[in-house]
Amino acid sequence: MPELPEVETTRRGIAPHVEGLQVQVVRIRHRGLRWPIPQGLEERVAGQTVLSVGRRAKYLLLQLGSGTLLIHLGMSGSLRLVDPLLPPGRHDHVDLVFESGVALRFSDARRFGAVLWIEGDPAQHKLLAELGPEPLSELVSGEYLFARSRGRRQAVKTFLMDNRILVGVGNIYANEALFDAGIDPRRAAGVISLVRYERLADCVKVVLARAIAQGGTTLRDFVGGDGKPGYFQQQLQVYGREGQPCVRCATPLLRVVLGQRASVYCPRCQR
DNA sequence: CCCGATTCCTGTAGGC
DNA sequence: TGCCTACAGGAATCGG
Repeated sequence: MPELPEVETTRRGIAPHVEGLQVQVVRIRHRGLRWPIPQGLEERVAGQTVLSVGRRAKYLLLQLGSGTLLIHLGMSGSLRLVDPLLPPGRHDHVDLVFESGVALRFSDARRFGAVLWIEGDPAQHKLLAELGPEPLSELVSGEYLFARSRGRRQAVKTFLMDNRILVGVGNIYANEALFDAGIDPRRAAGVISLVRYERLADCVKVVLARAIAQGGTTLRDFVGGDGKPGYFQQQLQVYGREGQPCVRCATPLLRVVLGQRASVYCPRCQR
């Protein structure tokens, strides 16, 4: 599923092919995503030039002349460059057809994604206004996480996945970063020391940067289409490995549910 | 304010 | 082989 590295990989993949180009036609075949695609979006977008392709958290932001097209890939979404004549599949909900004769095609089987039109400053939009800092920015540090976690009794893993604290850490990378940092995902966020948060902040950055460098966990499917883990999967140390031996000490990995999410950890290495 | 539970959807994996 | 069910998961929103 697309996490931040996959979204960033998508951004880098499409930007050179659409920036500076005019959208000729917008074709919408299914408006029922997480929120309905707004009526009239076709008319607002057609004829405009893509000034830039940006990203905030897991949201892609196509900056156009008079507004911003916000795209979220949800869990099963993808954006691919295709020949507009290629017959759309069942889950190919939106095409942006460019003057260059290429189409940007949005597909999303589970329809947890979103395509919205924003006028004015996107940072003020309801979906973006309350978001915490980007994980790879210097704003996210051990000191920051330590300060924000004081007084909180929730598990450190759910704290780490809270978009108001920091963005871009989904379930896969939360599990991996906590393993790398040697922290038990069930521990109360508010009682973890500054030193351990320094380590955790480092591990979050390293694991995300590595995944981005490798084109995300789902690179293969970013091109091919469906959302199974790709290259980075071979390097996952705990995610999806319940019952298998810890790569460090061979103790069988345990699974617990935190915040309705599967959490896998090593009971010996993570305290 | 804090935090866990619920909800959307459908492809896939596992059980029989 | 094929049917059936449980599960996965981002994040807004609800409920306590």
